[in-house]
Amino acid sequence: MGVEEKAQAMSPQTTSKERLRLWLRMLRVTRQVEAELREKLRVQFDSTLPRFDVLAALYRHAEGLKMNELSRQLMVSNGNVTGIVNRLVEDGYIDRIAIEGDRRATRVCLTELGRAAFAEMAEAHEAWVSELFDGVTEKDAHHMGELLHRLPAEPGAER
Amino acid sequence: MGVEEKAQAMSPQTTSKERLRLWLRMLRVTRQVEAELREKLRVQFDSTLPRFDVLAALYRHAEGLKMNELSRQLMVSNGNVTGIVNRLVEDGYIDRIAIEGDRRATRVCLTELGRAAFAEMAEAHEAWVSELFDGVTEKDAHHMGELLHRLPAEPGAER
DNA sequence: CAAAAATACTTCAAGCTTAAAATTTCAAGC
DNA sequence: GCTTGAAATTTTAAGCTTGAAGTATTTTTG
Repeated sequence: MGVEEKAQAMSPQTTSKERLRLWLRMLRVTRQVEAELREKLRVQFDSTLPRFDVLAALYRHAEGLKMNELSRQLMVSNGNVTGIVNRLVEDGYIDRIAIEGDRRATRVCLTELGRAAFAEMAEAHEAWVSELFDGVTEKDAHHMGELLHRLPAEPGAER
Repeated sequence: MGVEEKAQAMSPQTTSKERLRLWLRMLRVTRQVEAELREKLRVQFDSTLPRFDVLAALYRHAEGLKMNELSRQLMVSNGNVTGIVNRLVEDGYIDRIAIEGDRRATRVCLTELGRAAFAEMAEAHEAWVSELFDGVTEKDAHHMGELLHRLPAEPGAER
């Protein structure tokens, strides 16, 4: 019945094409999910994905993060973080705090306002994702997580 | 031996958290792969991912595409495509061609130069992806493709 | 300790991205 | 045929993103 009952060994060319197809599919899905999350964040909270990402990172680190660490965690450039942080500071969501003994660096911390705002957004965000991933069972999620381990940027990937 | 031998039913809260974790992991991997591809495209071809995407779409449609269709295929806004196309036209990679009987629309086509340039990039691109997806077997790719079908932006996903 | 290198960060120029407004052209309805 | 509305595209303003250059500070090293 199935198209490929036997696990027939494939040529390297076929493997390569197959992997490319998988990548394009991953990219497509990721973009679509991102687009929907961005839209909801915009409409319901007048916010953006990058801002959400920064707030999320700071929420997980109550003691704050250096610009440096923030940039590494989010996998975006240093200069990029500067801009987003500037705007969040203007809005009163985060503070820049001087670091004792190193005048080059600053620590960035959520304000009370920022913490409260994020908590609200995070709850909605989790619900949105869960809804978008409606067709994904526990088992699927687990299996897919395993597969993702074989790709770059995952702990355990041999790169 | 396994941590979860039994497929124990989980609470909705757990499901939600599990899906969120999966999404974050997907996002992380996708960003990492994109970053590596962008870097290679930049260094080896002095190009960018968006440009590559536009060329790829046009390569698959020798007869050309309307701005409209291009924007839908790439899942980016109309105005966005205008900018990228402008730059590609300046570089002589693509042409804007008037459409018979509708002076609003234009058809965008690869030039010979563009076609040749893309062919070269596409070959390298496929090899890069295959290398990044080194740990992914045929079976994995197939299975993961199935799982992705349950997510938005995939034909077959019930949305 | 002074010079050189490394670190933390910001600024800059260019390009990408979006949503919304504006423009031009076409299609329908009256 | 005029007008109204729809369609295709571009423009605009704001924000995101990068890589590279610039600034300030700290650390290393000769």
